[in-house]
Amino acid sequence: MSGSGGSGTGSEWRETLNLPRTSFPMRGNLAAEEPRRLARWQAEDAGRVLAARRAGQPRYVLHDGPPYANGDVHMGTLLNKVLKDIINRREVLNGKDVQYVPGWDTHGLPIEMQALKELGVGQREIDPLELRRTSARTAQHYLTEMTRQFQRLGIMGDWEHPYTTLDPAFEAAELRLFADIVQQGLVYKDLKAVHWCPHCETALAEAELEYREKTSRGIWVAFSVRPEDRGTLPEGTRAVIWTTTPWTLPASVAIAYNPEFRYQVLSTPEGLLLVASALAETFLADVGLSADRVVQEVDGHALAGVATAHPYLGHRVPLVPGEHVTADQGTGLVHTAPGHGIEDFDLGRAWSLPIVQPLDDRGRFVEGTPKVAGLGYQEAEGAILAVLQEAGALLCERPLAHQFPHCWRCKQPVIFRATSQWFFRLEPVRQKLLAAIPQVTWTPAWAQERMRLMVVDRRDWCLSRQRAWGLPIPAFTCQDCGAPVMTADSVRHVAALVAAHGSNIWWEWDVERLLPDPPLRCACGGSRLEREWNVFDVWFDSGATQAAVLAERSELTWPADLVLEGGDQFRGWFNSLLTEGVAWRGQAPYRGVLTHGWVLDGVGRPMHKSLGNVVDPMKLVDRYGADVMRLWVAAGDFRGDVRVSDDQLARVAETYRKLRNTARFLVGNLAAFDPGQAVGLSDLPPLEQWAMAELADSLKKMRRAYEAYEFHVVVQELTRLCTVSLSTFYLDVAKDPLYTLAAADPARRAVQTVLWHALEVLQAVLMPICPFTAEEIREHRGFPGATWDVLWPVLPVGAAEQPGAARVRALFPARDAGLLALEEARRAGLIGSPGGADLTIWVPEGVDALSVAQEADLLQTMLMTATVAVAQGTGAAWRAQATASPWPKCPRCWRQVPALPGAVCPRCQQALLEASR
RNA sequence: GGGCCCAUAGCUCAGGGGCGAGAGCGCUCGCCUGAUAAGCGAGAGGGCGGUGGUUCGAUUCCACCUGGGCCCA
Repeated sequence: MSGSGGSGTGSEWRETLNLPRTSFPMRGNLAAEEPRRLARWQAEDAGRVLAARRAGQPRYVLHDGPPYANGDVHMGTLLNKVLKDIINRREVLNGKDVQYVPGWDTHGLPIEMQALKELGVGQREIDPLELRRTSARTAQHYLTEMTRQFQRLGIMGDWEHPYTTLDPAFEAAELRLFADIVQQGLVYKDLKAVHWCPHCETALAEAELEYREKTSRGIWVAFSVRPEDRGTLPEGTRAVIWTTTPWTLPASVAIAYNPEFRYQVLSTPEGLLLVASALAETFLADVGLSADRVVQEVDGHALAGVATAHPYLGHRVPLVPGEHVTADQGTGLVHTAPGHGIEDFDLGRAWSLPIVQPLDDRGRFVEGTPKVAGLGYQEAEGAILAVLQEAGALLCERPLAHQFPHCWRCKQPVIFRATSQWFFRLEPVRQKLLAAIPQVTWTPAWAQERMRLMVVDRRDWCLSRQRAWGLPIPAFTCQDCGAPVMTADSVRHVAALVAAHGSNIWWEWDVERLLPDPPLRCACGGSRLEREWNVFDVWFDSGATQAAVLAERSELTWPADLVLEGGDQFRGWFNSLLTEGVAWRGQAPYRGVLTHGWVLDGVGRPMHKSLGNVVDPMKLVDRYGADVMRLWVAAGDFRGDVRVSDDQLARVAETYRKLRNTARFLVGNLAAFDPGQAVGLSDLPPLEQWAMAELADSLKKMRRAYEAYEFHVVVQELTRLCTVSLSTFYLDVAKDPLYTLAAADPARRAVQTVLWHALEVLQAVLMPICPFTAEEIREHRGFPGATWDVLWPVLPVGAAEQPGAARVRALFPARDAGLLALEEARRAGLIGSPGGADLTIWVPEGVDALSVAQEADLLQTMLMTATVAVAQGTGAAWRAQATASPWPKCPRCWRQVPALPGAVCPRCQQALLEASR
């Protein structure tokens, strides 16, 4: 930074000026400087210092939603954590005792898969305990990585003591919460059709599904109506079903029809076929048949009691009414396998149909399944089609591309499978959930309705997963009758053991040591119990944070003031927190919910590895600095989706530089200023009163924007203040008095008073968004004090209402006309800078020229010209003309004023005189 | 396919039933050289996604559509 000294022209008067002095560098060099500042904060233990200073103040708790500890920070995480930090720091400005405990989701499939990948083995080839240890290490590894990355972003929080779902204390608290829920009778075990991933060998929650394009075999199959169960249908009629999952046919036990539809018996080359009337035409076209006539048309209700025979297994397959049968596609007759579909399962329940479920965990047909035993469900399709063909039941096969659920981890298509699972019964708490929702402040407001809809149609929650990496559901099975055995007390007993020894004991210990005393007994009287091997859905872990973190930690509060996550969490964390919080304590564990959208690429696409458009936030931090990235976060309207692109970041970096340079100019011109030298509001000249009014107005807008979480409005307003009000106008005008007047001249002190308040505003408003830069400003001002311990600035009372402000505002039309005239003269080569121009301004008709003429000096200051003359003009517009000023230029202040050539102007003489005293 | 959300200049955003639709940045041209990898001035860029409707009048209200996003099926 040295060596720039000799570049000036070496004017002898330069030394007598009060030019800005500052060590504040123009360029931030953020990539190098921010880590240094960070290290200092850590060394000074800034967080603790701040907490100590705020002790006793109202507390503010933003409850951190746990990110998954299975990778590096991505743009979405950056957006989320920076928004949280901006809110926390804003509360610091409000004087609150802000407590932020970051957390991690450490259990679950993604981490387990990562661990398996690291070990290079499959799930079946490894001891669960070893897998658990590796998973824990994996989680710990990413947790450490992510902590470093979050800290680099300047996120403040208790990074020494984050919460993690694998912490035994957390696990124990979660189990105690679970015990309370068990005690309320909300937990049951039942057979249920669930999404099942045969590859990962586990049940999947809805949140773990991805809908992707898949090509399936669509087949039309004719089921012969049994003569003895044909109702009014003609002899020999066959009911036609359409399905895209031929492998479910071995489990077919019914055909659903819609009683509201009408159905036709068509006479075709394939014989008499029964389909819905509305779909008959498309059906014939699809399978390439023609019908010579409609033999019969019946009301859907008339199909009651009709039954068919399974095309190759031969068993009775009755027709049952189902409202879910639609007329969009197919035949209006839906083959039903309760073991393999959620709606099918429900229908099966309603009609007491058998639940046939011939697939094992890996998706293979079990021994004894006719024709397909031992085959994987996909490879079995060929065999099934062949058998159908042979039986003459296969009318047509045609591939169909459609959206189909896939496992979020292995990306394989999932199947539906009836399995025995643990459930959280929603019905008893649904009304309480719905009542709790309006008690929460939702931002944006539509979020409330979205949450309500989510709760209204939510089904019972499948809590169990057949995996190793998770918190065990501490249930036992009776060895005598096979019934599940679990009581609130038995859960609490395990909770106590887990608190002391960690959840690995579920795998390590003999079952006897896990059982409570007095011993647990099955309802059948049996006392021989074995443990089960289910772990909790990770969403249950995350919903337990309110109990295991908010309620357990003394520095936090239950409910939290705010939770803030992406919109995907309506079904995720917002939901699990609400459900468990309401079940546990009858109310929502948060007072407010704020949501943000997704980070998309420059053209609005989500970031996908396959698209190659994923950007690494930490690389951007290395390039632009954390404060620029934080400014990017703040500058976007996060209520919708936000985009990132190089162009955008270049714009943001530009904005950052403007803010930084404005701060630098202010700091430099306040080098020797003490607030004690400030000039009182009413003693300020008009321009300074105007500037104070601008500050007050701007500050009010920014405060409101902060309160509404509209940070992009804060950034816009702050930028507008710095560019439009300050840099372009006021600061430019202020240079003359700042540089050329005597240091203690009241007019100069008046300017500094404004600059001082402006800097207070800039520094404070910037702090939540760009904390590194705000801190840098403090350092270069030479301020002592605890890091971050800044409060929202307070301007002198009445700053917005001083009379000078209106006087200045009234002159802006004249200024605009003057600027145009100056530009014209400049283009004509008459002048260079405005200081070399004499300006005449003509006042429009209807405006009193005399009163404007009285402001000629003020106008001259505002336009920085040599002189301003005011005259009455004609027409409705302000007009002006600039000419080259004949006055000599003062060698010190460069103003062209009446003075002896070659000598400094009288004002400068006065300033020099005062300086020499 | 369903629910919810978004759509204003190249970028990020204001605005609001009617003065020729605004700001910052970027861009073009020019000035300054005592904020200098800075500062100042002036320009050129939008019929406010589309189509209907309500209204004397809509970018602003309503409906539908299109495109995009999230969540579900």
